[in-house]
Amino acid sequence: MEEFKKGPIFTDIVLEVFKLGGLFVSEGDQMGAEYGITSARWKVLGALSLAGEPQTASQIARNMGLTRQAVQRLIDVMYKDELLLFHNNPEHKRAKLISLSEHGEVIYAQLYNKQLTWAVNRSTAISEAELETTLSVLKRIADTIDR
Amino acid sequence: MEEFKKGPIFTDIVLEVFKLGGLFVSEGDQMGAEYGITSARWKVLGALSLAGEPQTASQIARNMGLTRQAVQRLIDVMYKDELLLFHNNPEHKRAKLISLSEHGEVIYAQLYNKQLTWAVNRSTAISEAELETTLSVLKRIADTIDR
DNA sequence: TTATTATTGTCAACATGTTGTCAAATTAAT
DNA sequence: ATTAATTTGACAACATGTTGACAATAATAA
Repeated sequence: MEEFKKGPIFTDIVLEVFKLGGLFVSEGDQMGAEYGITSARWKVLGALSLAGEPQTASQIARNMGLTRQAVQRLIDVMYKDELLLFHNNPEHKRAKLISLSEHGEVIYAQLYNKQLTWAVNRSTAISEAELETTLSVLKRIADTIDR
Repeated sequence: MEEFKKGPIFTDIVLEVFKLGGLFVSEGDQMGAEYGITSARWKVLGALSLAGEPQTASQIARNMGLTRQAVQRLIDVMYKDELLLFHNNPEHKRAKLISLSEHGEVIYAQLYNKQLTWAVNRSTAISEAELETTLSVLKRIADTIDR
């Protein structure tokens, strides 16, 4: 009955997500600049840290919602920058396992703290309940789309 | 006191916004494909339609939260595709005014309907109140960042 | 076991976004 | 009115994402 009212709100959320995405990338780039890290590379560090064990490029890509080609390119430059380590994968001859180097671990830890402070500051004007609702809604939307 | 609990939720929202942004771009590309329109070009059509009167590239960029260079490139290809019209700007010798062509208007109207149906379908599992809260929170976050 | 299917790395082409730089045009200050 | 600052378009270099195609590897079916 009232379904037609939700469409336009949903549309506005889509536009806001686009705009916020750009802003977050920009903020992340600024926060990472002092460590020579961009938002994209930060995400790779985060994916590896979260996983807790070495991952293949394809696994990282799936967890991040990106293509393996995009992730592979990031990994190659991050390896050159000595943020990552490569390991032979006994399960697969070609698919190397990737982990954080010590340098990568240190940088990620510093970024994590910096980001947490940033996140707390950004959320002062918003209640915890509102944040929970927002996160829940965004996740449900992503689930209905999923590819 | 409880501020520290909000940081991690906020962080998760950031990650979810990144993932959703990618999914929305992909969905938009699919919806626009039959009209030869990508998500990026769609946004330009939307900005012009919303404005209601001819805009300069810089104005469109500001409304979309992008750089004028990014928008300019989109405009150039969209002009070649006859989606847009250029007009002399009595206020500025170099900054041409841009509007939708008839073809652009027609395509945008068709996309609008298609997108509305899509939005309604995507939001069936979510209450109107939740959508309102989400939109409000995202907007407030964007406001605290704004550049 | 063998044939088929799916996953992976790699390479290439392209789309879309950024920053930086420059000169022209406009606006604001003095 | 002249000067200084801002805005704009244009061009270039680069970062980050996509899709498509190919061969090598691994997993599944027959």
